[in-house]
Amino acid sequence: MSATMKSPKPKLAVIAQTLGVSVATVSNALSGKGRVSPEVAEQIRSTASALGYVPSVAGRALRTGRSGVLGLVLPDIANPLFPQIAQAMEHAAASAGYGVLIGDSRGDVEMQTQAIDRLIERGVEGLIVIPRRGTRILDVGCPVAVVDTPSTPGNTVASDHWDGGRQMGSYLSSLGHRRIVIVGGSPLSNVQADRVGGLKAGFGASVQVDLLWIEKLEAEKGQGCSLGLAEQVEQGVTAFAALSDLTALRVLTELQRHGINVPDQASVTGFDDLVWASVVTPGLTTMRMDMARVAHLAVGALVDAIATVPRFPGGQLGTVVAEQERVPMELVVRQSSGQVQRGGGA
Amino acid sequence: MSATMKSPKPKLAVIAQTLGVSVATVSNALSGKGRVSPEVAEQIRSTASALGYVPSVAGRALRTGRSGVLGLVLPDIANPLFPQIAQAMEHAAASAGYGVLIGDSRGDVEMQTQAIDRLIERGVEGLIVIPRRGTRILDVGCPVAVVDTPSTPGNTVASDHWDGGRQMGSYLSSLGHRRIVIVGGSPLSNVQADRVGGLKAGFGASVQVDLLWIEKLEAEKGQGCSLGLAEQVEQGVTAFAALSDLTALRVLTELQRHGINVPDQASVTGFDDLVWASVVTPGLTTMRMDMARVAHLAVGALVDAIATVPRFPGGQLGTVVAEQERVPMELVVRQSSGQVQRGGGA
DNA sequence: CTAGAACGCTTAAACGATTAATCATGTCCG
DNA sequence: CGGACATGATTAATCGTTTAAGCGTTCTAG
Repeated sequence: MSATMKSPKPKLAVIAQTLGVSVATVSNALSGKGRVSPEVAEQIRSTASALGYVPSVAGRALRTGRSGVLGLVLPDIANPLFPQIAQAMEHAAASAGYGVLIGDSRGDVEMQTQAIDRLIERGVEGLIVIPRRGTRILDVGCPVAVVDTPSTPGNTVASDHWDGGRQMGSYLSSLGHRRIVIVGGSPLSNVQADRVGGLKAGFGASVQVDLLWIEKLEAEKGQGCSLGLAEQVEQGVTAFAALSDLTALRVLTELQRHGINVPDQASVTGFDDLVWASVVTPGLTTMRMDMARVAHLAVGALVDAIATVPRFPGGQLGTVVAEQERVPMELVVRQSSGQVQRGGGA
Repeated sequence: MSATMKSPKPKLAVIAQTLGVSVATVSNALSGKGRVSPEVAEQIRSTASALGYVPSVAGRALRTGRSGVLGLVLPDIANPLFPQIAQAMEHAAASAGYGVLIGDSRGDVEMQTQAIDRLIERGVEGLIVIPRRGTRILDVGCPVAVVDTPSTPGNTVASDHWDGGRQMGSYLSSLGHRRIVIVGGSPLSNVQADRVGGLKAGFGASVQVDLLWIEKLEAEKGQGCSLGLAEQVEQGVTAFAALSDLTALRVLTELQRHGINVPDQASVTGFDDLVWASVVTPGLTTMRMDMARVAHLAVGALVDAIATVPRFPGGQLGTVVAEQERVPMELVVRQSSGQVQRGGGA
């Protein structure tokens, strides 16, 4: 105990002095780079850990020009999807030896630029950007991984929202549903647009499909207005495919509120498998993303780009490409969806 | 255009050379610390911005020993509350000139320690910790702000969960409810325990109150089991006070599923005002936290501590104290709560 | 037998900013 | 007129790490 408290912050020099070698040797031994005899290397390693040596990030960063930090910028941190993303990214980055600095653009395009600038100033080596609707990331001086949806130009890696939609569509179709309403927030979102496309493809030709955009409806009838779903059911609609779990929740509760039994009278499905999908009654059938994989690919692509970029000082800095661009989604069937019931049709 | 592209990465030396002064003067001028004539200072500042000078974080960090980064560690990033917290903290930190590095402990106590270590190694100057249930943060070598609930020992600042409970309790009581069930996840959570205490105090003596802990019930009857709320209503319960919005959602949907009208037959309330609280039907009455203020206080306390700590090299490093420990919560009344109806009692 | 390679380690120069100490000018006042 | 002083700028050391270059010594091969 008393032995360990004499040196407050062990640096390379302390280890070097303790063993009577030079700091360069210590550095080489710990990084395994230069030429150091196995015995000395072992000694250095053991005394380093004995002294509780922790390399100074600042010193290293200054010398190597590498901060070991990635930036994660999100359109809106308040997005319920964010926890999943952040957790997965942090984990993937940590595995690759990187830290994650967060940047919040609060849904504002201008603030997104500011947030990116702040991160750059902090010396991030790469950026993971979940772009604000339709935003295009220009060259910012460091590699950027864009995570949106495969159809977005410049996208690096993302869940395959289109195919997720297709899976959900064919699932609903296979349950016998022939009149389905797709409920979404805004058609401007690339992700939602892709999901719609996939859903329609999955439904097949025999399904009559309508679209309901909440943002548009609320613009007319006011925030939090009724979506008029009960009437839809009366008119023969048997399933509602929401484009997000948040929307699905709204649909589900509005239907229940009107005494419509889910799934007996109408099926409801969502996207994303957010936390509450499993706690509501009935449990929500939804599409789950493999965020861990998306994060792994995004971080991997970024790290690769970081490693190769220094070779081309004036080289093309921009959005990087991953080995795999689209990650499959997985259908999670719970109780909110079921076979279409007899006599439900018009 | 052509003039700005000759110097790839402007450092102090470049500015110094351009104006024929020393780097020290440039540094002094930009930081406003040393003695520099107003004219020269102005020149320096203008050419600095003209050249697009950005101070090297690494260089500064190495010299000053200050990284300008705070660490945010959470018990579980997947917690739906996280977006609010992260957003508020990032904003508060950015205002104070700090960046925020995230650390996820994935609900595991051991990983919490690892996450903290990683952040320390990255040179964070201070930590904001939302502790895992009952975890005690030992001295970690830098100031720590603990955000949990005022009753937690070592807590720095937090929403006043007890008083939030009290407000909600007296609100429900004022609506005429006399038989109320409190529904929570686990009594081990300090936050939930405080909310329970406050609720009971707010109800007053005339209310008959029961507690329902979901974790305990699920341990017996299995994950996602029914909470048996419909029977409670039959037996005369007129209100359910959930200890979080997630739980409230579960309660609300289970009641609706059983054909119970909310709020006519039973009122449901939650805590936290999460995103979905406003989109469900009926809209959820809940208590909103002032996360921006909590974050502001936490970051402020941390920054103060960072500024004063160097004075006491061996001084007391531990959880810091804020100027205000408890931040009031605000009652948000929506449609899920209402006057108790006649004939609802036993 | 000796030129050169291989080895193991040390020297020393960066990286970019901060800051104490120092130095060169004037200015002011006795 | 000369010494003290304030002012404005410079010099040089320093933070901790990495890494190219250098330098003896030993080993190998022609």
